[in-house]
Amino acid sequence: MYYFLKKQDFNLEKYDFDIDISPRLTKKEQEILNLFLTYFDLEKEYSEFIFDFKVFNLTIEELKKYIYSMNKKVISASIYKGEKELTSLYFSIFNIVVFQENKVIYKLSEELRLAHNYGNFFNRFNILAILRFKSMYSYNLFKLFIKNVSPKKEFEFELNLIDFKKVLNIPEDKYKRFYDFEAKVLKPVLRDLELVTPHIYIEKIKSQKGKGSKITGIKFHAINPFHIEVNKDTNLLLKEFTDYIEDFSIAYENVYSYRKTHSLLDTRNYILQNTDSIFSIKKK
DNA sequence: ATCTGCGCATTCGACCTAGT
DNA sequence: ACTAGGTCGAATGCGCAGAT
Repeated sequence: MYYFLKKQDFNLEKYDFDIDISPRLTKKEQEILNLFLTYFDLEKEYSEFIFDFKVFNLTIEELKKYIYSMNKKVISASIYKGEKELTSLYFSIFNIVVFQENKVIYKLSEELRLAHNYGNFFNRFNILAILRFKSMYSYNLFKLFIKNVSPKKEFEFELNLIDFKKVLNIPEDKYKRFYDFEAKVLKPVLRDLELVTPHIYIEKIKSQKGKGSKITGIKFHAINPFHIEVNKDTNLLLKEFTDYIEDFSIAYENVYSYRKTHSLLDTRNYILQNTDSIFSIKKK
């Protein structure tokens, strides 16, 4: 199985998996790891950066101390099929770190460098991004995203708060107030996910309209850049034809779906020729 | 039609606690 | 002792519904 993870196309849909680093990195260690990942050159066996303690706000002794403590921490991963654990593996972050004059030369462990090759386990679940996550819960939501979402399409899905907690592996009785949940869980998680899945935004689902009503769920939207362009054009056209529009949501939907497969100019011509059917014309 | 009380959301900051 | 995660109190504001 291990060689299978390294070499073949890993099918995310078929397997379940867990990844963890233990003990958890401290905030400072996380910052330093991000530094190493930023300078990490996927193409080369060794990466390097010039150490400037002014820029990093860190002495070389401190850096060494943190690397030492990070080296005692282990990344573990398990692959499951259903309930059955097929493989578990343990590896560390660095293969070697060299301090030489003002340079830091380093080689990340084989498994992290494998993320460069398309299709293998480490690449498919984007281990380099996961290592940058600040919130411990981000990984769980990320897993849900990569298992359910095609990167080509825009998508949305809804989770009620109870299910959402289940996904994140948070006991139901934690974070009873929504604001606490939002501030301590939701916002940090979304900040992390922005690193890997651009253009995510959320909508709060309420039991009724208005401010004084309970939030029951979260709706996730992730949009690809194509959608942003289509959305922009759609709004532009709606503005131009605003006098003819009776129901904006229907108009938006019609224009949007046409613009998805046609150019802005074509869409405009289409509206000019089919104004009646696209918008319900205001009757006098 | 306007007033009033209630429930919940939204805040901020302070406190508590378990693990290094 | 320090950190990060988790909890809580109190102030404030909004919308709804029932009372006036």
